[in-house]
Amino acid sequence: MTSRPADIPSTEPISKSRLRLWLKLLKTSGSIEEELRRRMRAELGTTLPRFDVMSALARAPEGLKMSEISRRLRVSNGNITGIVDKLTEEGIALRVAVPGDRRANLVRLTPKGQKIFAEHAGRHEAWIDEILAGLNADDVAGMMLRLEHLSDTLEGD
Amino acid sequence: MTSRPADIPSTEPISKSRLRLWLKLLKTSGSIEEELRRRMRAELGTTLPRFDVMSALARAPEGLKMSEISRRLRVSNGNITGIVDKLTEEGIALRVAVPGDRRANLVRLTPKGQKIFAEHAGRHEAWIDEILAGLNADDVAGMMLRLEHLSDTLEGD
DNA sequence: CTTTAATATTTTAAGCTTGAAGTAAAATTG
DNA sequence: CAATTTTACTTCAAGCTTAAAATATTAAAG
Repeated sequence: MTSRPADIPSTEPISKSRLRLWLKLLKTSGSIEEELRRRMRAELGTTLPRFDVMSALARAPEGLKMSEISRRLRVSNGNITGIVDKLTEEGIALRVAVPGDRRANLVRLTPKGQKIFAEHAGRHEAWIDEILAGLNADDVAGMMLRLEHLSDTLEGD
Repeated sequence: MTSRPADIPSTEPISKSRLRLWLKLLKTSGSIEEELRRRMRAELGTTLPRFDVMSALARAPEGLKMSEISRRLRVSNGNITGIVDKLTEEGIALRVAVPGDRRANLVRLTPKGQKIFAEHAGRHEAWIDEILAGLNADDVAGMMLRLEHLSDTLEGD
């Protein structure tokens, strides 16, 4: 594994290589995300953050506390408040009181929300399959191994 | 390259593998970005978008048109207007008229902006080096190859 | 108990982001 | 050369995002 584009000197310091890797990672990830965001809006009339919240709720039929949603999605608390407010107004989610703790709420998908999410999730998976169609099973496995290694080196991830 | 975590069946359809890969890519990239954003704010009192614009300008001493900045950074036109407004107010960037085309402006870093960017860029590279310290030269090269392959399969990127 | 600390969430202010609509200037067409 | 289209940019409305401050409640300490 010593091949490299002709314009990158082998004597490049490792810090430059790491920087180059990060910029590539950011660009690649951003391209895919941009395409997903575009389709979410155009074809489903929703946004990635909403989809992410619904996705988290769909995996927890018993409901999730607000703080648990923000922890899982790695976004701030206040952020989730606004998104759940909207989903609630639309009858997609609802807040259920937690017996014995009047501070907290459990957020759940309504039946309507479950139905909508199932549709959206199917479309989402099909889009990813389409966008990543150029990667075969070996490509996917190889990339996944690299990412797991990288992710392991990011402490506390 | 057939190893895989024990909880993922080898019979998983490729679409599921691709979805899993995307989620991993998104999470990894997001973790790094989050850490960078945090340090930008805490240690430099700036933001990633501002840094990105300054970075684009730093590479083009002769200046860039607004539309060229937004094209390179893959963000909307209106977005760049606001960021360049701020940089201009702060004396970091300036708009220069384009002779013969009164619609367009060339945006440049001021000497002050160049100085600030040089400092920020040094810190930024050091942070990446630190965050990715767990990857040696071979890791970086291998990951880069995978990313280039992936990026090649995303048409028009 | 009652003061203090921790937890759960919401509100707020500031800034980023987009897509669409608006303005102005330049290029093209007939 | 007048009408139309394209290009460059800004403004706008709506929504996402964060960190910090504010509320409310529960738990812990003395």
